[in-house]
This record gives sequence, C-alpha cells and structure tokens, in this order.
Amino acid sequence: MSDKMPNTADRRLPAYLRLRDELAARIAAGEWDASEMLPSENALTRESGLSVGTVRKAVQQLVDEGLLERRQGAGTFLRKPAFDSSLFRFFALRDGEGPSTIPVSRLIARTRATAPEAVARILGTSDCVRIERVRLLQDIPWLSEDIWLPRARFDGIEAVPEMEIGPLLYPFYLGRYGQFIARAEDEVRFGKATEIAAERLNLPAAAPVALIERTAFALDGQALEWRLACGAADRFRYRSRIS
Amino acid sequence: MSDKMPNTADRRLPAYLRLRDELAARIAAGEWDASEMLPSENALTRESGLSVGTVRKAVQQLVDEGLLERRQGAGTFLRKPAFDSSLFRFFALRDGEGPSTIPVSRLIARTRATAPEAVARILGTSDCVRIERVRLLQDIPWLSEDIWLPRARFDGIEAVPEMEIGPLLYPFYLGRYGQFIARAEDEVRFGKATEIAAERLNLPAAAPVALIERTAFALDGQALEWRLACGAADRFRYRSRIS
DNA sequence: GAGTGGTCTAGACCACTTC
DNA sequence: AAGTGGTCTAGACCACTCG
Repeated sequence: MSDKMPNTADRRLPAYLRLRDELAARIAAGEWDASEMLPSENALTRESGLSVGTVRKAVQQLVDEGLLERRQGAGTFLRKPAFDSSLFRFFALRDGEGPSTIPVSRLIARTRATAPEAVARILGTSDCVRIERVRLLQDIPWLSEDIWLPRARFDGIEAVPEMEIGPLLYPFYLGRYGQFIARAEDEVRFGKATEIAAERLNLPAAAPVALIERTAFALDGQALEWRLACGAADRFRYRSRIS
Repeated sequence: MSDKMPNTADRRLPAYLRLRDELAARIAAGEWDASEMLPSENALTRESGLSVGTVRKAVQQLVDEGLLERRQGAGTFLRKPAFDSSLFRFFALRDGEGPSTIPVSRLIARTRATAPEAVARILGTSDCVRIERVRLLQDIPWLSEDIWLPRARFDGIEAVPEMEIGPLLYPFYLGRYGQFIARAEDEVRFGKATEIAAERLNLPAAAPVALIERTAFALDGQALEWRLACGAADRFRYRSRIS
C-alpha cells in the first residue's frame, strides 16, 4: 500500500474504504460536475497505488450509496440525487402516472425564525430560516411543506430572488451554498391537517393527512435540513419491497 | 471456465450469476438447513472450477438479496427471512420498544374460498384458502389480517391443527409445504376499518386505519400469498432511509 | 491450530461507448 | 481505434471463530 492514501479518519480502515472516503470528500468539494467523467479506474489505480480490484470496490461502494453512476464504455459520473421530488413517491399519481409530470413549487413564505426545540436539537441550532411552500402536480396542490434550515449554513437564503430557486431545493443548496445532501430519513405517520395546511391544500378543516417528517444529512452526517410535509391521506400510497 | 456450471437459464450470463442461480436453486430445494454451514468458498471454488473472486461475487449476490448471511471465521449460512413479523415495523411500539416483545397470533377462521378477482389475478387462481387472524402484542390486538393462499400449493392447510401452526406463517409454509417465501411487496395506504376489522381491533366503527397489502413471492417469482392487514392509523409510523 | 470469510494484488480479456 | 467499465484468474495474507 502506498502512502498516498489520505489519513482522514484512518482507523486502520480497509484501503477501499479510505479511498471511498477520499473520493466522497472530493465529490463533496465539488471537484467534478454532473457532465464530466471521474478519473477512470486505470487513473485511480495509478494515483492511489492500489490494484484495480480494490479501486473498483471503492467506486462500487459509492455507486451503492447512490453518489455515482457507472456507464460501461463511457466512464463514471456523478449521479445527482433526485430525491427532492421523491416525497411524491408516497403518493399515488393520477392514472396516467405521467411519464414524469413535473412538480411545481409555490413559495409562500421565507423568514428568519427560532426553531422549535425538537427541530433545534436535530439541526444543532435554533437560529434558522423557515421556508413554507406548496408543491403542485398539474395545478393541484399535493403537499404542504414547512422547511427549516440552519442560518449559519444558508445565510441570506430568505432574500434570494425566487427566480433563482428552482422547483428542487437540493440542487439549489449545492449550487448556491455548496451544501450537498447525501441522504435523508423520512418518517411517515397519519394525523389531522392544521388549519393552515388544510387551507393550502384545499382540504376540509382537520382533514386526515399523511405527515412526512424528513431530516436531510450532509456526507459527514451533519443534519442540514428538517421538514414536515403534509398531504391528503386518501391519496397516500407507499410501496416497499422486503427481502 | 469448466463445464460444471449448470445450464439452467444459461443465456451466456456471467459465471457468477450462473453460480448464484445454481446456489439459489439448491437453497430452494432445501439442501441446507438453518444451522448448517454452506460449502466454504474454497469448496465452491473447487466444485465450480471458478476462482475465489468469482465465487465470492456469486455468494455476495445472495447475501445482498437477503438469502444468505456470512459470518467471518464461521461460515456462510441461510438467513431465514424474519419478515413475517415485520408488518409490525410499520407500527410504533410502546415506549420500552420491548427488546423483542413476541407477537402472538390468534387464528379466527380458515376456510376454502373463492378469491376476489383482484386476488385471483395475483395468485393465478381463484381456488384458495382464506385465513383470518389477529395479531397481538402484549395482549393488545394490533393487526387484523386476511390472508389468501392458492389451494393447489397449500392443500389441507385449513384443517391443520392450530397447534402445528406457530405465530409465524412463513416458517410453517416452508416446513409443511416446502414453500419458501423469498421476498414480499408491501403497499400501505390509509382508509376506514371495516365493521369486522374494527370489532377485532377494539376500534370504533369506521375508525381510521392503515391498510397494508402484501404479496409474497417464491424464489422463482411466483406469488404464493396475498394478505391485507389493517391496524389503527394513530399507531402507524414508518421510517425510511433514502440515498 | 485448522478452517472460515475479508481484503488485496497484478495482471488478463471482453463488451461497450465515443470519436 | 482508443478508452471505458465488466468479468475473471490464481494466487496471497489477515482477522476471526471454534473446538
């Protein structure tokens, strides 16, 4: 083993995991963009002093984690996580299941705010920015969202012109603040719509809703965002595969 | 490559996939039981004429699919799918989250029956056996289940003494009928309790419930069981990790 | 101590994409 | 044709489990 391996978090981890960590760090640092190929396996072999098999294992790890995408004959590329819109996976779409109907976002409010204690504990601070928005599919409001971000990492986001923010927040976080969302955890339960949510979703007061609580994390495990999304219970539908 | 590889489904698949298929077939045939080690990597290398790396890849495939479990220093073993009781993962347990409180099953009825069309389509026949049961945790009814099985594969199951059927059906399917459940698909939605379900769960009429529809499959992809489970919505809670 | 899985090497050839 | 990832070999040594 060469000494070119980085020492970050070097607890005598296997070489392929250290290489994985190094690559993950470089990805997070924005070294490559979505269109360009990462170094080939050959190149990584030379750079790292490891053998092909080991390099492949490191890359495969990142593929399994959803960060990279391999295309035979072409190269290895970033795979931008598409799960911003994936809250919709909890909901049954209309019959056509449109071959990718585009979700539209309507921003309702962005304010500096003090996070409730439970949220502050997750984000590590109560000094936050709060974003409220509604997400629509074919002009019908499906989801009402209440999003909390630590102000230290997203300073000034409440003042960014709405035009600059696309329908998907995670790419925006990355492009504007260099914050990369690597994974997220969702928790679903059933409840009743708040007055505000009911109004935003055109539902009767206290209508039954599915509540999806999400915490999104950076590569290093730091929580970057917390949100509570809410949608009509009778449209809720979730599939899962077990084995 | 030796010619010892089986020809089943040999569409010029990579060697590791053919070995995977062969092992999966031998597992399904009941060649090993839960306590005994499968052939070591060394042994498989000799038997198959492949190299260690390739053998490892085949075994890893089955591990990823949840069929096998590797224990360093000890060997590779069957991993009996524990997901019969896993419907409970959808529900929040009481505070202690008991370090594995045992689910109890109460059989209510077993009858020959003609499956509704939707179920018949999934199972491939309308000639079925129907099992109704309630599942309890610490004497509290949590889930009401309505289970349909194709009679051809589970003949006489309606007459098996209740003693012989444990709290978990899948091990019973395997032991008594040689039917191995390899995976399952769950779909969750939100609805109102039927009269019968409400009564069985001690809920008010038409109480809000979570409905979990499950189809369970054999290794070859054949649907072996369909069930509809139902539990109080306010106890429903589901976590998922995305990346 | 014997046997198991876990990691790793230093190559080879093949299938595929791109130019 | 050149370069990419996909498969595969024939070993090696290490970490761990078990009797």
